[in-house]
Amino acid sequence: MYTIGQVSEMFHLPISTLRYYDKEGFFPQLVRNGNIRYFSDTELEALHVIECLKSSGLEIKEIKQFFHWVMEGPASYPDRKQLFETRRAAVLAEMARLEKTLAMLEFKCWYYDRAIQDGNEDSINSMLPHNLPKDIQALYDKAHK
Amino acid sequence: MYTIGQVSEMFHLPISTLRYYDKEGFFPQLVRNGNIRYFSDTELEALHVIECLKSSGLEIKEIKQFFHWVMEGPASYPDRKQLFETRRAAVLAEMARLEKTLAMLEFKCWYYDRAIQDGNEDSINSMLPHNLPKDIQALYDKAHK
DNA sequence: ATAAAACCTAAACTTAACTTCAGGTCAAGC
DNA sequence: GCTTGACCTGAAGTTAAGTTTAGGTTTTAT
Repeated sequence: MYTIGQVSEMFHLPISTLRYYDKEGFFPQLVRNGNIRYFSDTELEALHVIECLKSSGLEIKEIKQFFHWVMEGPASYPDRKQLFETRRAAVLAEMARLEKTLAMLEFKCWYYDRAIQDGNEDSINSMLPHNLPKDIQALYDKAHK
Repeated sequence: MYTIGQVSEMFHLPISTLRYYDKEGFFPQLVRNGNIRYFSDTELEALHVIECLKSSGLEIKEIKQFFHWVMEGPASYPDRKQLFETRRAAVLAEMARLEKTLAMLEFKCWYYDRAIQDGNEDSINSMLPHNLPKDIQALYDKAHK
């Protein structure tokens, strides 16, 4: 059993956040002595799941739904599995998006490396296939011609 | 030259967002006829950079700094390069974080797959090295013994 | 000529996920 | 016996990144 201050240190989360999660109903099993909260394995495991789902981009109100399902017992296993499948797909999509962003950032690093060497951007731009923005314009023009 | 409505369609961004970016000073070169905005290559390229930096997790006010540097000319090339390097590192870190999240999500998919087959979680939990939350507790306990 | 469509501004509003505040209880150490 | 530290509550405040509203002008189509 751990107090809120101990859990706060363990998870590097502010105490106020833990209280907020509690108020949102994320620790349905939480035990109190007087009105002091005591966190057990169940709550620590819940925190892992919260962190995981949050990190997958899920909103808090939908995480709430998960804990609602947990309270419903085995009947909700398929719903819970579906949720994790959906989050898995979302994370894969986000990673694909970040790959593209990374490519652009690396291009920009290279670009400014050259610009620093040359003292200007003109020599780079003239040797570049200068149609990066034109791609998108071409698509637009085509659709509206 | 494109109107705000055309750019909105091209980038799938609401018109209100484009006006907001303009108000924030992201289109220092933007030309107006009367008070109607006309977007040229310069602004489309700026939008690409905004999208890229935003997608890298940068806040709008720091993107503003970038455009400030652009207006300062070649003297700020090193600053700009540094910004892109920093964003690159941030994106790599975020991707590493998502890898971990993905692993957890895949574990949970497997877990509920088994739970659905078994009709309960008990048989899974008993065969599991049930020390996932204990890892973190052990660290805490060690530091505070 | 008139109505609809596309543009404009300034200012108020929205939303999520917390965080801060004001005020209070309670056990432990000096 | 008192003060410090760790806990509590409910309510109000914060922040970012837009979005919506209200009211107005200009251009385009019928």
